[in-house]
Amino acid sequence: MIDWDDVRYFLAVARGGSVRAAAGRIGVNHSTVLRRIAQLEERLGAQMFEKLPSGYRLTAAGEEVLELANQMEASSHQLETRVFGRDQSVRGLLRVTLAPTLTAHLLMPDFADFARLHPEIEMEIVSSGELANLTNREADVAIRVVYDRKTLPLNLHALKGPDLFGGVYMSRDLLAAWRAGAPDPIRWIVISMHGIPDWASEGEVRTTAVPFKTTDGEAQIAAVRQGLGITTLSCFVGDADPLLVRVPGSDLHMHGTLWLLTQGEIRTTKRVRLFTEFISRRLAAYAPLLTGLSITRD
Amino acid sequence: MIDWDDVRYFLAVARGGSVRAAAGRIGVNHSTVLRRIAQLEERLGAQMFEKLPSGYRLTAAGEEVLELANQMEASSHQLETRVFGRDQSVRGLLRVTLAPTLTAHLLMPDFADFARLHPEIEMEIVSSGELANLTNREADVAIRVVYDRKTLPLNLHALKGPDLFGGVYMSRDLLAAWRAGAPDPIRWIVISMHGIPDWASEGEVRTTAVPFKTTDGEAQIAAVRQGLGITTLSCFVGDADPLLVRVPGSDLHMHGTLWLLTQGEIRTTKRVRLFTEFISRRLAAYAPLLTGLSITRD
DNA sequence: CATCGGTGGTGCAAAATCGATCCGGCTGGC
DNA sequence: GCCAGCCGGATCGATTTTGCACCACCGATG
Repeated sequence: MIDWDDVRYFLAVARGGSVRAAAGRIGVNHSTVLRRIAQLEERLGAQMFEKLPSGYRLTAAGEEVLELANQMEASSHQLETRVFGRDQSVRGLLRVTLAPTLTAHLLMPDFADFARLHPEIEMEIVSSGELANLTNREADVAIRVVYDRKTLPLNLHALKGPDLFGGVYMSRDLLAAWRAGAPDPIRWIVISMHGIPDWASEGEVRTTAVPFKTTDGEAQIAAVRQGLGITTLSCFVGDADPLLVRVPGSDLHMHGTLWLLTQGEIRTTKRVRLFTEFISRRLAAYAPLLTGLSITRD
Repeated sequence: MIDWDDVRYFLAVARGGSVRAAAGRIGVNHSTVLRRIAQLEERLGAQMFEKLPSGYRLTAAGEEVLELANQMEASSHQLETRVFGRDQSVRGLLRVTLAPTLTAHLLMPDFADFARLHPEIEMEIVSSGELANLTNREADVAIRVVYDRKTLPLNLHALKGPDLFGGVYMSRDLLAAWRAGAPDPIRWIVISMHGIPDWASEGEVRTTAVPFKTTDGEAQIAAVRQGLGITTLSCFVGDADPLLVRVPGSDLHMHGTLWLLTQGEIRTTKRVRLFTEFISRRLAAYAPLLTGLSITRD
């Protein structure tokens, strides 16, 4: 009889492409993965991978096994989801995933309020760059900005929130200096992988052709606060920052709509219901800030 | 993350009804099962079993989990089946399941011939009382006696063999003694759990009302050879035994039809094809013996 | 009422597994 | 052309898991 847990290692290697990558995902030493794969292949009596110097690649047999291994994983996830969905106690873990910017510049105070309100709920904010997969139980609730509602995952329950607008911002000091006849050039501050959005205009100010690139949203904000130039920001970031003002003559642009996503069986959990009700009220209160109506255009 | 192999232990306990029964099935110490179930419950954060003095019984949560655990098992079995089905080498394991009587009194010489013909095939004859489940990969080939072809499992591939007839037998010596005016009473020899089949008649001989019961087919044959009385036997047993004769005036009765069963993906294996072709030829040659036509009625 | 076969549970020693580390080989970028 | 960063593989000591023996308990049975 094969060890079912070995199939989990098999999946990790098949996806990671190498033993070491798989070990990183699972969180074990790579030699463990090596041994478990060898054990699985021995018990099945067939090679699942070609052992190349560049990594492990699936053989034809491995490709066929992959399909069933995915089925096992799906059943395992459903199993966990079903057990978790029965959990009606208030104490326990609640994992929320959302974009880092939303966490840092808008919702962290609300998360703190919620945590104070329910001290027995253990909270985990999964706020990395990638989208966490609710079906895989990487998180219980997701707060997402969705541009086209047709792109919402069909298997998830979605609760609509306010629309999200963005604008073009610069530092208050830089605007004053520019009005006084700026000595320094004004540059576009962009995130490398994104570039300048097509909707953004410079408004009344003039920028040099030489952009200033950052890899990270926080670095971008820090740069614009330093008066390096102008950049596009969500209104809830730019309008809430006393050091920043909208670039005169620039327009707002709708980024998308906020959605609260939960998964079927997990949604029935008391913790999840408490959180979604709490945070959707807070989001509704933030609607003017999010849509850019909190301040009057100057 | 849960250990997927723990789900296998969960299934064994759910089916066995107790930790010790599950340990017996899996082939480990019962304390191991105890610890793995405790680990699973801890990681899931829910009780799967009520710990009664009489054993482990599923909780409501456990019932819900059982369904998904079965799915995982089904995927695991399909996975093994698919890998095994790719195996086109002649060397390796071949497991055959069939009724003990068929093994001992008819086919063992043929199995021996096959093993001599293919010395690199490791053979295993699974000839316990219960039907082995091909879908669970407990065996690769099954030889079954089927009374109604509608009862054949639909998911298996079935190859029809000869019909199987039975009759009423007694020892040659007893018949002679009875014809000479028997001093001893002639008894019905029956297997306890079966009783006297409704189709069987005593023929010309007279039996006492007191039956002789055995638990086991081999004991039944030994008893009739000892001249204890008359009994129903398959023709291939009774006709092939020089010590036995059919009871004068008794009739034959069709027991059913022999079928060679294999499972879809496993059927494509070279070993399985070699075996089914070999054994179906032998079965065809045995047709007169199996249908009771090998000897003329006296 | 004692016994016997079944249950779950618990220390402790042995065995199997795992993690850290080192090694050789490959590859791509400077 | 060299070096850094991957890769798989092997080794060895530490850690975890397992098996074994035992216990208490419960129910049926003689």
